[in-house]
Amino acid sequence: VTAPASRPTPDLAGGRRRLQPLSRRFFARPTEVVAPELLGKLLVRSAAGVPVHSARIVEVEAYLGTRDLASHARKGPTPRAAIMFGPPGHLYVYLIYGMYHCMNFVCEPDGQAGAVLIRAAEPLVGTSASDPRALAGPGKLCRSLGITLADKGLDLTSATSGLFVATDSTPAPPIAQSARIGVDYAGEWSTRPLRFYVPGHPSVSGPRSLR
DNA sequence: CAGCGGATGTGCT
DNA sequence: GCACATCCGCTGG
Repeated sequence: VTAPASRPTPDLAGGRRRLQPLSRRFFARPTEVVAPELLGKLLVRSAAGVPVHSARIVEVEAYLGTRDLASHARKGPTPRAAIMFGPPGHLYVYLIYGMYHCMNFVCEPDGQAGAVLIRAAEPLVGTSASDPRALAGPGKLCRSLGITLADKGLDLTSATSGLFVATDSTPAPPIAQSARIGVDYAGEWSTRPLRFYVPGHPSVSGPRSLR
């Protein structure tokens, strides 16, 4: 529940190095390339400049832009989705079913739409770090980390803007693919293998058959 | 375990 | 009106 304060300058991975955010260039690439590379990365949530949660990403989905019938960008830069058309490395948040939030990392060069939905993470430090299922699902993830529409647009490449992504020394995890979850309405786009996850990991969401 | 239905607000047709 | 990149609690095997 509370962050450890026993060591002078602990990072949230349990190591000694200070975590550094991924660069904007990392996000400025094709969304389907960025998505699988996010698996195993650390998600660091801070409030008032102080890190309070960290988690390891174990499940993501790529949403490719205007041609992708499952993407919010398919209607063009509407007020809701305009962020997806802007510079990479920012956070796209939307409200789903009136009560949950989902968070995405904007990818592709400025002017081109694309984003990666973060679906699940393994809790490391912070609230509910003892429950491996606490962050298993995009709505639960945002609820546990306190991500809301107020965080829409924040800069993921800044260590002080509330949320960032970092690499640690953990080896790259195995990767599996499947169709994206909950996009049956999207025609042939509903079957494209744009969901990436760490197979067998206890924090992955969805039905058993897709873990 | 699977399969439903309710909660609840925004963005479209 | 209705669909929606969801979750939880309830039901029945």
